[in-house]
Amino acid sequence: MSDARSDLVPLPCPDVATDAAGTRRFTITELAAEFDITPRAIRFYEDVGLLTPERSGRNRVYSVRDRTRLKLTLRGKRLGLSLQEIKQLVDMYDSPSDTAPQLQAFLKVLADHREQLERQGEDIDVTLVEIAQHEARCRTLLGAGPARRGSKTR
Amino acid sequence: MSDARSDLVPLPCPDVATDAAGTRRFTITELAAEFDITPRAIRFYEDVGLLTPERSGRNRVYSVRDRTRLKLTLRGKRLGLSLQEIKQLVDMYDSPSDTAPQLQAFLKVLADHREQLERQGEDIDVTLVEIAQHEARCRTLLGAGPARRGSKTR
DNA sequence: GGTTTAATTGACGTTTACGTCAACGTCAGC
DNA sequence: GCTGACGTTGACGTAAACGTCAATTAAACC
Repeated sequence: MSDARSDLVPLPCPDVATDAAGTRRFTITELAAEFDITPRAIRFYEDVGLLTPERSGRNRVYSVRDRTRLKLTLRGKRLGLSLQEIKQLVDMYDSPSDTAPQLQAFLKVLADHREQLERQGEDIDVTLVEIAQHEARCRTLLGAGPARRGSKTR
Repeated sequence: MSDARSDLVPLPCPDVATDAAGTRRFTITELAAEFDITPRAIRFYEDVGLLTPERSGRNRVYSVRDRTRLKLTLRGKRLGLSLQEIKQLVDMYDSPSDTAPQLQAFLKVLADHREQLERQGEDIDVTLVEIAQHEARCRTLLGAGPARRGSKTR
């Protein structure tokens, strides 16, 4: 598990999967291991329309684009979005709209999403403050508490 | 719907529900309206153990404490927590632990939670940057686009 | 005293996001 | 030629978080 925190596509070492043109490809278990999810989940994201891997015979072959969409999907999940919401966003992200109404609609979606994220940010800040308060209280109680063993006052 | 954004308990106007001692009480529909959720949801939170209203005969009567826990619950939901996670936190929040092991455990939970929130904050920041980029691109396209009507360049 | 109106308790249904088999294909290595 | 390891398609199961009835009850108004 490389933790998948970076944006870098794993470097093309000797025997790494690429297609004829040399573009990086991924198997389902590669992606599963990299992002610490199950192949089942990845196939499910395909059912939902979030991923559209090519096929090599029966087997799925994922491109860098698929990998990016998967990463966006997982980030969306961490933010509490539903897969449908994620799909709406991700689809707009990489299928460039061109007509004015399309662009207007996109802007609307982006604005809504931003508003939600900002509100969520506020929730986080408030909660972090509360947590800090609780932690301080705990430590006070522990300090004033019973015979403290090995207490490094620091 | 007062939107329930403030921490203030609605002021005790003439005919507002209080108990004998004058402490503020709420009905289920009051809370439902205030937080824009259904009574069904509120009862469900009770099933889960998040709320423990008193009873006036058959009817539920909610205290300020219940209202606070409900608000925390909804904030937790906005942050993508499960009701179980929320319960774990909220229970620790207002049932003061006293023994050292309890406090240690509490600190652990708080640390975990804080870590998650910080990571989530990072996700939000990254996403907000991306949204800003997409918005900029959209506006560029709209500006360079077709015969723009009533375009206030600003 | 009849009727809205708000609240209650079941009980079953629903959506989301997968988990968990089962049964089969397929290719590498021994 | 057989065995794993990895991959596939169904198909069914499940946990969470309510929604949606139905059947009562109880208080409140006229």
